Amino acid sequence: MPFGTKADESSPSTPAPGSGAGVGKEQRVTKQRLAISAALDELDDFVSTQELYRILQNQGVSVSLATAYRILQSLADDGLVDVLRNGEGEAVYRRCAVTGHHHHLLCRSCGKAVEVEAPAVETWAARTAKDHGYTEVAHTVEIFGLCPGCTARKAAGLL
Amino acid sequence: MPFGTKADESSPSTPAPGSGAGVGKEQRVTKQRLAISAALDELDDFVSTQELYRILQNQGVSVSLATAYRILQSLADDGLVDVLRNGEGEAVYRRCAVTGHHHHLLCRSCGKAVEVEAPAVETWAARTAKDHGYTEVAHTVEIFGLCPGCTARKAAGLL
DNA sequence: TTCACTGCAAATGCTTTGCAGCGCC
DNA sequence: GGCGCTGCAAAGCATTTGCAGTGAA
Repeated sequence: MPFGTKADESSPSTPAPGSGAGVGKEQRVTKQRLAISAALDELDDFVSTQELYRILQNQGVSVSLATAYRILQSLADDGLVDVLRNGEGEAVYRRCAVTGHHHHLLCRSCGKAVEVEAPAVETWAARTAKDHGYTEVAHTVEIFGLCPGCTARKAAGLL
Repeated sequence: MPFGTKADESSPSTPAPGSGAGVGKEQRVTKQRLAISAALDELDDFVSTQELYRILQNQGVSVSLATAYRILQSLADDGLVDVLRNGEGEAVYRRCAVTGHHHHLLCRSCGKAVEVEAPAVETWAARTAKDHGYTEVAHTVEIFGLCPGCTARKAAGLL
């Protein structure tokens, strides 16, 4: 099974926390989980697990690296944060303001991200897949570039 | 170049053997390089370095894993093969029939790939980036799904 | 009290690199 | 014959996992 296994980004059914009617996997509210969640709230950009770990350390919050991996993965599984792979294949996380299906415009220099919607792309993807007989389609669309700030910085020779 | 170039700060300290003028990096035609190139020619789908390494071994071709990594990277740098990251963040390679900029439609079950062009997406990406003041834009667009064959197989309960 | 969560450290698995010998030009 | 290319093995890294102690419910 080559790839794509979890290339899907659709998460139509939120586990509905609270009323443990379904899955039943309850999460305990711990200091570490809150710390990571809070850190993500303050961050506007995507961060890798390693980066988040360092950030927490600088804040004086003590969280084990392994735990950071576990919590981030857990949050991602629950759809509480967005995950995507940067150019190096590292998993990066971010709490997104926009809910539902959307894509990103990332600065390759500073990591700044902007959420964008792409209705035209959605239809194109669906149509293309259909034309080729593909079903159960999912897709990834990410745009990389230099944000206004970094563009200016580069023009000024500071980059 | 389908991907966001090298997002990292490259390696400015490259010793640049010889004169820094022009490309200068000549490639020697070796048995291993030919073997890998040939293997890629026969493959219709994306393969990771590890997979290609195993394929070569099964064919009785002896190529070191480290060499496979080096050659694949070299081919990718020269634009002779396409590189992209699968859902797991692994780098996967493929010799593409279509030259120039294009995207892929991949089967998440068997790995079968189809090249597709997306003029509408190109313009959308360029326009979106411009609207947000981003420059030097690159983008990734990949579609994952079940190819006709796998769809049928699944419908027949064989998957 | 109970059991999920943590931390620590060892383990994994992919990828890169140092170095000496080999083979293409 | 020179120098890039290979192979081998060790090194490097990010990420995962086993296990026992800790703390939330």
